[in-house]
Amino acid sequence: MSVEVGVGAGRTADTAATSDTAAEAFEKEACPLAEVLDHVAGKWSIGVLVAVAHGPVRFTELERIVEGISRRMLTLTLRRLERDGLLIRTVYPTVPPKVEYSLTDMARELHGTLRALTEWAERHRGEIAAARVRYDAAR
Amino acid sequence: MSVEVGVGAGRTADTAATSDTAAEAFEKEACPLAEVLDHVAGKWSIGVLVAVAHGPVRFTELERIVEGISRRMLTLTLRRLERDGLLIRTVYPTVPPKVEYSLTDMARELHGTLRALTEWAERHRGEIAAARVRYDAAR
DNA sequence: CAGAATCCGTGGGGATACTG
DNA sequence: CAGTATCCCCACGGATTCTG
Repeated sequence: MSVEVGVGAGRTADTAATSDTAAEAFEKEACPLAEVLDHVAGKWSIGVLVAVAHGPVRFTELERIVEGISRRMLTLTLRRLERDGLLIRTVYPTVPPKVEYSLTDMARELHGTLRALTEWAERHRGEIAAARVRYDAAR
Repeated sequence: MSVEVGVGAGRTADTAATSDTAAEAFEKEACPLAEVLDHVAGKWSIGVLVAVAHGPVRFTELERIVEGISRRMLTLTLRRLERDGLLIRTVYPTVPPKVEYSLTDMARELHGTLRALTEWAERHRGEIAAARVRYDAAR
């Protein structure tokens, strides 16, 4: 996804003119947000995160739970989340191999925070759908 | 972005076996979350949303505030947010034309919810960076 | 079982020129 | 000023095959 909100190469004083509050808010709020999304966005991250949230899950389980995901994308998503310190990968040196994924504390916290978004979505699901119909009807 | 978390075409009873709690949580939580992200994700949406949050902003202002955005993407992002009922577009029939964007109540609520994410990001920024360094160093 | 490697298409997004 | 319209590219992601 990327979400490079662009911290801006420091506007020179003479170009800064209108709506400074909006610009300041943008720089203060948008960037950290972009960071979160850069870790969490990407078509599958959320799905994997939520699926892993309830205790250790194995690779193949995830492949089944997160429906529609390809083997490749599951691997990539897991690697990325692990790299960002959101997932713990535990390998059991058995044969056949067994690998379990679980959330770090940091990720569990994030998972809680995301719940607020879920609730927002559920509260406004209808309103959004209605807005779309209205918008589409108007052309 | 898409985030099609895949509600799944209803697993047949015989295929459902392992880790049902994770699977159930996935279906209950991931999907609404995917919906939010489908409206809010997409490299520029958050930036625009935050920039618009502080009162009516004009098109050109946004083009300057949201640094790096192209004229094309700004338009597309605005249209999408408007369609989802998150933005209000007000046209003043003057010459030259003047168009102002502002958040709907629903979007303002969302903006508040996103603040929790911002805080999470700021709290764990260092931790994430450290995790990355550690991960990259380990190969 | 849990991946790594390879090939390939699709569309998201950048740059630019034009217009009411 | 506030957009459309057009061209083009490449990175994301799907399908498939191979392996420790």
